[in-house]
This record gives sequence, structure tokens and C-alpha cells, in this order.
Amino acid sequence: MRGTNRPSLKDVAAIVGVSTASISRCINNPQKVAEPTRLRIKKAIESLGYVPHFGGRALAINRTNTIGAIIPSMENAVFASGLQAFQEALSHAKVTLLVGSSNYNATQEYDQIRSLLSQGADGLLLIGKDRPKNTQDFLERNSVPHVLAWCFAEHMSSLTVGFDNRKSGQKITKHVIEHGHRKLAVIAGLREGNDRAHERILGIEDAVKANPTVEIVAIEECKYSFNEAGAALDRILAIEKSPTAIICSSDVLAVGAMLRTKDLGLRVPDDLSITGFDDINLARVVTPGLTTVRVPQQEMGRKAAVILLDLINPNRSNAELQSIELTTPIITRGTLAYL
Amino acid sequence: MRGTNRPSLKDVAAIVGVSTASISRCINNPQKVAEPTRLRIKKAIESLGYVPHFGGRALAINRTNTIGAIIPSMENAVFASGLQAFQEALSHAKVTLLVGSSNYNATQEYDQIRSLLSQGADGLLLIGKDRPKNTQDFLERNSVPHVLAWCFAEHMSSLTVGFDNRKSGQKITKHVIEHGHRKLAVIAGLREGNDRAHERILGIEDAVKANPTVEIVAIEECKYSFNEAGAALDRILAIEKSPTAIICSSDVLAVGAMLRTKDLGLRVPDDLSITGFDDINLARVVTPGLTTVRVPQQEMGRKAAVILLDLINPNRSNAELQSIELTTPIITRGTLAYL
DNA sequence: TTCTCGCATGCAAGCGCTTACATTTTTAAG
DNA sequence: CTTAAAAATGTAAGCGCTTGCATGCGAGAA
Repeated sequence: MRGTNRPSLKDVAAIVGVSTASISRCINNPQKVAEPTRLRIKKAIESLGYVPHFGGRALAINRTNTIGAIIPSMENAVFASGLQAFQEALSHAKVTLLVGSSNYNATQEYDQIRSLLSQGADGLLLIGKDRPKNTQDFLERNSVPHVLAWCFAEHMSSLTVGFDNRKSGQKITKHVIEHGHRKLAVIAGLREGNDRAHERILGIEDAVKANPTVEIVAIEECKYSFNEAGAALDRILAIEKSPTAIICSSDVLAVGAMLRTKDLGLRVPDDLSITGFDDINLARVVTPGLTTVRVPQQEMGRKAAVILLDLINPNRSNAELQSIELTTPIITRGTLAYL
Repeated sequence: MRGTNRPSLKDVAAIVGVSTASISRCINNPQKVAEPTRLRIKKAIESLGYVPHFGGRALAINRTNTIGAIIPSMENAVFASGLQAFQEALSHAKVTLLVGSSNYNATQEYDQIRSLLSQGADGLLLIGKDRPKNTQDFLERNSVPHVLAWCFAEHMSSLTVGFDNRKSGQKITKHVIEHGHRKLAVIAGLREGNDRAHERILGIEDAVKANPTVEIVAIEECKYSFNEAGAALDRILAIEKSPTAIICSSDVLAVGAMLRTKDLGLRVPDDLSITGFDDINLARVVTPGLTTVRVPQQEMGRKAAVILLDLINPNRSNAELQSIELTTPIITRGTLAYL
């Protein structure tokens, strides 16, 4: 909206022959304006193609009706679909989504937080719960309304909508162990600054420790790409004690590993079992289908939106908002063999 | 940024003991402020945790440094990755991305356009080139800076960054025909309000018409989901003249069809050839690998950002900006058989 | 020493909108 | 008819920031 001379309230007022206040009221509280005037105003607005100036309004009401989301990357379908659900929910409430991406990097996330906030975001959706002190401080000090998705924690200063990554990691591992596997390997995302990856591994270790006959023969971290995962698989296969199952902390990683096994002439799950995490489309499409953990992507997006909208609602009920814990069912397909 | 009492320029000025003008200058034109003052100001800003108020600034400079993108859906990886690239490019230029999604629906797109613009977007990224007259009019009348991606056209009032969907459709079809196929079927996205789907089919028809021995035995439209594509495949197989190849206007559709063939016990490509369009991760992962058309998703995102940034640059060179045509190579994998 | 010029800073006028309060008009009760 | 209350509209003061112009200062030139 940047024609050289966009119409302003004044212009509309001049045409209709009323004060700017009436126009404003007509836009924000139509019932406060008499029917006939309202009609004339509507017509004038229409004919001028008037659109309220965002800055002016934001300045006056100190609110932008805008919410920011900072996700690691839209490249990964799991976040893209969560974001899509989030956006749709916001859209119904007439609030607009600002997007930033952190590339799994805490500094970038901090920058994006500052940036989105300085763009006027009324609230923020963030992924995961661990962040550096300065980021944390910044959020608190400015009392930024925000919710954390993809994780769950009670008794935290922030609200969360998601699941317990550690428990989920433990659950899938237990599942693998129940299939008779004793030597496990792990391919995970880089743990640094990524609590989800970190906690999932912790969960895996929990399950292993609970069972003395089971051991983890290798943990390989790598970026979220097929090729990196393939390389991680190579490293794992290079060690003496071959695992019978590889637990991956993400479907992308799992599928990358599967692709590599194919190149190597290994059969999944006969020669090697592989499990994923996320349950994105890829998991369903690869052959055999990937046994994985379903992450409630869309549900998180939708629920996070609800909470956030409530949080920034100026006349919000004092109703105590609660963190929400969602479940992560195991989806059984074909990559996990009984030993 | 909505602490009950966020600091304003005035507060900073009070602490430093200079006028608000100097603070403003220090933020926007540091070289216009003497070194020592600048340092003191920086310190004060830091200690207060001051962040410029978005509305105030937007009102004063009549610009938001915000660009909107309206894509059909982030659910489809092809758009998600284009959007990711777009966002990154914008981020480098310190501009923020507003996101809306249209769900392949012209009315929703129009609403989102209005919405993003009223949120102050300085410019817009839109997908595809055909839209209803009212949308078109709206864009022109308000002279909204915008670029259209995922399509290409010269001599249009809008700039485009993308490829010629029709030519690409023709190209893959020619490729299929060269493999000896004579009876083709098509699974496409809903054409209504979707010029990409529409033009791809036109291209397919072009290629077929150029070769009298070839015919299209069926064209099925459906939504972009595996199941819908599977159902479309069923409909195609139900007719008498069985096609030997199915050309799909998107990878999602192609993979959905492949999944269904598997259920049906049909072998791809031995019993049936299938081609896709987009070249998203799915195409590489499915077995056999999907022969498809590569769409330069990220390149479009990046280049669209460059153009758009130029377009909204207040002191922009008069350099005539040009639409950009990108190529769409055919990626040969395993779903297209020689007959 | 005086005069200029340039640099650093301050002053103050908006930018377009909302809203508390004041004023006018309408409505309805007596 | 009056008159009070309610409804409709107007007035004007900001919201926080930017920026053209004015001012004050010190340095170098004459």
C-alpha cells in the first residue's frame, strides 16, 4: 500500500463531511455510528480505496495484531506443516504471522527474536525450551508473551505446547529393545543448542541403562540432510561392534541412512533396523515404510496459536493458561525387525 | 515488546542527556553523531533494553521494512523451501517476512493480500500469474510492488521470476513420448484458479498434438494429497484404454499414485510409467526414484527477494528490472520406462 | 584577532490514528 | 410543550519516531 499519495482518514472525512473520529469509529466500532452515516462512510472508503495506515494505528493502540514465529527451518517438513497450521489459526483471528528462521543456531534465533519484536510482534512462537541466558533474559525483561512448541515442561516461566522429547526417545528405544535388539547406534541432529535432539538422546540412554544387556555402540551427530546422515551411517558401520538397529532422532536422518544402506547393498530391516522420529510424509513413502514416532505437528501449531492469542488478548480472562502435553505414538511400519 | 512500560526514545535521551533527535540519528545514521556521544548512547540503549517502537517509526518514515508472501500452502515442500530461501534473503536485508497462505483459493488469496498490505507490507510475493480481475485491479490501483514466482511472462505489468509452466509441461511430455509411450493419462491439481496446473496441462496437450500417434486417455484433477492422487489413479485405471504412462503435475500427486500402484500390485515402471513435477525430497526417496521436472524452488525464492527489495528501495536505480526465466531440467530416475 | 565554515546537536513539526471528553442532536417520558 | 437522558458527532491530545532547519561551537584561514 504505497501509492505516492495514499488516502488518509482525513481524506475520507473530507468527502463524507464528518470528522476523522467518526471514520475511525465506523471502522473499529461500527455500532457507534448511526446507520446512514455509516453507509456514506463505507461508500467513501470504498471509492477512495482507503486502507488504514498500519503505523498510525500501531502507534495509537500500541498493538500490531501480529505474531512472530521463529523456527529452525521450513526446509524440514515437520516445521513447515506446524507453521502452516499455526498460520491458519492466526489468520482466523485476523492476526498476521511474521516468520523468522534460526537455522538451529542460538545466535540467529536471538537476532530474529529482536528483529521480529522490533517489527512489532505482539507475541512469539519459539521452538524448544533451552536457550542461552541472554535470550532468556531478554524475553523476561521485556515480558514478551511467548509459547514454546516442540517441547513440554511444567513449572517453567514459559508456557509450552508439545511433548516430552526425552520420554519419547525412551519410548521408541524401549520399543526397539523389545524387538530383541541389543546393540544400538544413534544418529542425531547436532545437540549443541538443540534441546530436542539432546533430550531424545537422553531418553534413548535412559532406556538403554534400564536394561544391562543393551548397549549403545555409537552416537553420531550430523546436520539434517540425507547426505550427512549417510555419512554418519558410514561412520557407524566402520566401527567393530556392528549395531543391529539405528535409532534416528529425525525422519530426515533416518531416510538419509536408509538411502545409504541401499547404496551399500544392505537390506532394511533384514540386515539393519532403522527408526525415525517426526512422521513426515517421507516416512510413509520410503520403502520399506519407516517405523517412527509421530509428532503432532499440526496440533502443536494450532494449540500454540490459541494460547498465544489468549496471551496477547488485552482483556483476557484471568484464567490460568496451562502448558499442554501431547502424546507421540509410535507408528509401526517396516524398518524395525524382530531379532 | 510490550512490557507495561517499555522505554522510549525520550527515556534514552534523558539518561544520556541529549535530545531524542540525537538518539534517533545514532540509531539510523551513526556517522552523524560524534564518537563519544555515540558510545554513551549505545550504552544507555543497552542498559535500558531499548527497542525502537515499530509503529512510531513506521508512521514517521512511512515504511515498515516488511514484505509479505502469499503461497498456496507450506504443507507442500516445494513452497516451503522456496519460502525458506526467500526469508533468508530478506533477513540479510533486514526486512521481515509476513506470511499468508491461500490454500489454492483465489478469494482467500485476495483476503490475504489485503490483510498483509493492511499490516503494512511494503511489497508482496505472489505465486502464479493468473488472478481474478478484482485482485488484479486492487494490486494496480494501489500500485503494490510485487513479484510473481513460479511462473514466467514477459510484457506483463507484473515482474515474474520463474519458469514457463506450459513449456515445462510440454518438455516432460515430449520426453515421455520419446520413450515410446503413446497412451498417456494426466493427474493434475485442480485447475480452477491455478494457472500452474492449467498451463502444465496445456503444455502436455501441446506435445501430444504435435504427435498424431499419441493420445491422452484421461485427465484427472484432484487435490494435492496422496490419497486423492490414489483415487485419481483408480479412476484412470477404470477406463478401457489403459495408459502406459501417467504424467503428474506435481510430485505429491505422482508419489500418491505410486503408493496406490503398490497397493494394487502394479509395478512401476514395468506396468506403468509415472512422472512428477517439482523434484522435492519425496521424488528422490520413493522407490523407484521418481523421474520428474526440477523446479528451481530456492533460486526463485532468492531472486524474487532481490527483485522485491530493489522494487521497494526508496532510492532505487532507474535500472529497468526484468523478469527472470529459469530452466526446469528433467531429472531422470526410475519411473519412466522405455517401451 | 576576526571571520567563515563545517560539524555536532537541539528544536519542533508532523506522520495517521485512537479515544477521553465535550458538545450537539435525537428520543422519549411527563 | 418541556426536559432529561441517550445517542451521535466533534475536538484535540497524544502515541514514538524522523528530519528540515536553527543554533552553538571550535578550527583554520585571512
